[in-house]
Amino acid sequence: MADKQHLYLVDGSSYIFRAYHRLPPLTNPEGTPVGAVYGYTTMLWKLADDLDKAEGPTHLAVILDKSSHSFRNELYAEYKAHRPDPPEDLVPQFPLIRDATRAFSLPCIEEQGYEADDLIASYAKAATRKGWDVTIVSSDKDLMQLIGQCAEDHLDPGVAEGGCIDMLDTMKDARIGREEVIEKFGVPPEKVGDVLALMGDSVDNVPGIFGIGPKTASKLIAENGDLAAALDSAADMKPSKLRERLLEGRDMAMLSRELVELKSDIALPVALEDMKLDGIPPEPLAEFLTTHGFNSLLKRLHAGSGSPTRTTNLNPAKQETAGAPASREGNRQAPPEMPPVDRSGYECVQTMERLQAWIDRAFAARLVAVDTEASSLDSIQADLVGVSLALGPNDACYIPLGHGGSDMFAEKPEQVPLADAVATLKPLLESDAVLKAGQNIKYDINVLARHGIALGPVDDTMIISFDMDAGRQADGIGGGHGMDELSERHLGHTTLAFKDICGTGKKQIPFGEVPIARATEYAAEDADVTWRLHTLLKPRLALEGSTRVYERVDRPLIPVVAQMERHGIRVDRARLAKLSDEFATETAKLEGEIHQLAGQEFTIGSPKQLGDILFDKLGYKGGRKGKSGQYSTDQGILEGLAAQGAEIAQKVLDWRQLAKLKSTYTDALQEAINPATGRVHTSYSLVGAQTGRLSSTDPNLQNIPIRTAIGRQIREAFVPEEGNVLLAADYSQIELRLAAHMCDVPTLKEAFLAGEDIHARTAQEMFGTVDRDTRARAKTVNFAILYGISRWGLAGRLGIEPDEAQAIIDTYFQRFPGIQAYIHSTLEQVRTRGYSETLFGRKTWFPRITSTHQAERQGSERAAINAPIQGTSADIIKRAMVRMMPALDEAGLGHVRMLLQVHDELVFELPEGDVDTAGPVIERVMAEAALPAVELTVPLGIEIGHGKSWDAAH
DNA sequence: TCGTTCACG
DNA sequence: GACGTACGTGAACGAG
Repeated sequence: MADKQHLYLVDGSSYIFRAYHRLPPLTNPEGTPVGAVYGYTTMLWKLADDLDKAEGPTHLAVILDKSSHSFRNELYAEYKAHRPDPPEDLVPQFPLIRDATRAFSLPCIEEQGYEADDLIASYAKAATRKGWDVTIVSSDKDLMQLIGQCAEDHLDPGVAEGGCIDMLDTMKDARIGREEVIEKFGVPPEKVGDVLALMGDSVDNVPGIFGIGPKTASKLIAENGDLAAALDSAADMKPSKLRERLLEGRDMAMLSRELVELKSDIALPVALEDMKLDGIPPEPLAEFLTTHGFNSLLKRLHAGSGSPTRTTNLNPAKQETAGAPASREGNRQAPPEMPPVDRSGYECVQTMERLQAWIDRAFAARLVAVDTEASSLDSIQADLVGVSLALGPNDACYIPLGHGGSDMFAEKPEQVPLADAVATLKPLLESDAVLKAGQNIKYDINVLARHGIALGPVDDTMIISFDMDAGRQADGIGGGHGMDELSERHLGHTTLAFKDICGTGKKQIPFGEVPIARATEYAAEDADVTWRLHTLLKPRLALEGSTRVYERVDRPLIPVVAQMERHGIRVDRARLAKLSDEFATETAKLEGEIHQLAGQEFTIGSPKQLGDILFDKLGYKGGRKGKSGQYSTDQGILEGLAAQGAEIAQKVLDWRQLAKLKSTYTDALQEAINPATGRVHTSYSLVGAQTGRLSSTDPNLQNIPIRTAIGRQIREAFVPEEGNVLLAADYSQIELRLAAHMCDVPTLKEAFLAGEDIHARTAQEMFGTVDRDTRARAKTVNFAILYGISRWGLAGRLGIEPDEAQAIIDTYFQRFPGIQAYIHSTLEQVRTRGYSETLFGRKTWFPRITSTHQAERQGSERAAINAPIQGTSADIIKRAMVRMMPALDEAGLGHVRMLLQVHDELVFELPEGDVDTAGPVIERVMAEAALPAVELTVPLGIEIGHGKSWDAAH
């Protein structure tokens, strides 16, 4: 069981008023008053710093009032009507409260039409129903109604004991519980609303009953039980002033009761789980503190001690290097005081006693590097062969578990029995108190999942490297984040290569057949190197400004993606086989016809042979030789020939389409079906695309055909289990929407806000008229913008002259002001800093932007223009993925399975009957995925569909 | 191993 | 005057 969760809800609005009156009128370097902001900042600091304390928060959020108008004004126009305007030098501090909250990377929640109190009530109730404790940081007496224990009959399913709500007044440093409420009001918390209804509240202009103050009110409620009874009791009273007032004021009291009632069933704009407090990225905080001249806090932040930031639980002292700017070219650096890798000291663990000793040490260390060896690169069907652990440089072991066995005559090495080892390792590998560091740890998560181990919490050196250094090596072979490369680059150490241990090709042996002494050298080294890389790279995250994207986006995504891979998706083998047959028949027929037309047999699949036939032998015009000296025969060329009436060109196009579909999809997908699960399990790479997108391999399920009717048949073979459906949810035009927001283009934003067809609107703006042709041209131009435009590229796409294309580009920039400025500033930033950034702080490096080679440089420029947009889109869907299962769980839909991600689409499998409940949850999570970190000025549109196949779900 | 082609967003 | 022209991917295939 996880430790008890404790949610802190900070009533930000009420705090700021009190802070204002208590603190001196400080101003920041720009002269803006910031006294109240300073007070607020120190309070958040203190709260976040209590993370490790017994009563401290595990989750924290700030709740603010959105505006002064709420549903209570509908009930009573006078509500809060007589409030004086806030002091002049407090007004500019309100928005800074949000900045301060964001600087702490904490969620900041406000909702139109509701007051902070209602949101607090809703969150507090929801949390206690889950068994979480709640502390409301406020001193507002209205909130005292909420204090107490969650009643048993209100608990969420599966929760044994309800949570408890109390309040914390940080200014008086006082906890307010049930006793304190009784002391103050003379009644328990649940009766506070009744007392308030009688006495009224002059600050909020809640009327109450004239002439009844707190004393009388609490006495009446205490004696009669509740408000209704207290009002009724007037009838039996002796004639008195009080009796008259009660009888006359009855309606006002009832209205007041409604006004003070807190609304506790508001749909929660941010999921409770997203309030998790686990390490506050220091750099946004440092930036905020610097901006406002909060130097004493800044000093504390840099000193490391007493700061609320915790990137990891190791190496807290490495802060001296914080001032050194990161090297632009890369990060070759002398390894710190770590001894060179020495494989001779690794231990091969062969007994329970030794295994237990390592586990005990790992618990004490609280950080262990883990690596699993298995029988296959496919983690879904790989059998566990061994586990290695590292606790420090050269302090590593290998635990062989599945060695020997294929050769019946060879002696099997002594090993801890697999089941025993698994049972013994499980508590360590699952312990919240021990961080597991791995290189591509998603693989290990999946291998271990087959043995009932839910590995976590985890850190991944590959992803840490990616988040800091994506694109940084211009010669990025293999992405540049593989362990061998990282070891070479950061440790100056060459690791043993897998092929040196197991060989390659036909002579390759399974890892389980490697003698255990040799296996220990290889496997323990991997754990050792991983430990070293983690120690070196993790603290660098903060210095590079990448903690936030790692901690908030990519790291939490690891187990989510691992789970998706394990789910897999069912494909209908018979259907694919039938398609394969049809495609085979058709290609054979086309092949004969093509050979006939060519007058000879040749390999149609060879562009070289095809080019020679078309342009030399048959003499068609339009031949274009590339740098390889070979004719190009790509789609565009062949379509050109077909338009000239070349029958053979059309037939080659048809042949190519069918051959492609057969070899890449219908044949390959059947091969990819896992015999154990009957499903296809792709592997996602979190470091595959420089922009932060995922990529999919073995098989690639992100390029299944959809654009043509014939290709779409393949999607019909992706099916749910009996009784289930597939549900597909897409972000509609997300990149254009993001471009509209990021470039701040008024026309485009309006169009999206109004729900218009964006390409039609573009056509209207550009060409003054909308028809099929202008809309299609506008669509092309819109994409051209996203991809970094050139007159020649656009001319090629639109089939016009470069001059005309340039005219269109000029018009576009003129009609949509903001785009050009975005391009300019993005390139400027990339040229000076070396990297581009998404709205969520993901960096992509472009070392070639300064290349003297023009084509190379221009290529980088186009990529740099696109990266923030494509990358922000990737960040958004990743955030949605992280929040998806908790949100579905919350709605009692934990059995819904998220199967696939295709850049702007998520595919789910669920029982047919749950579509109506799951759809809105999925839609909401996706639509709100940018919040609270980024507030977009355009809505994120979601299109959702379901059906008995992936095709039918669109 | 490289270049070409083409499937996707 | 030559580059070679849209951003990001992965897989299959032919050719050397």
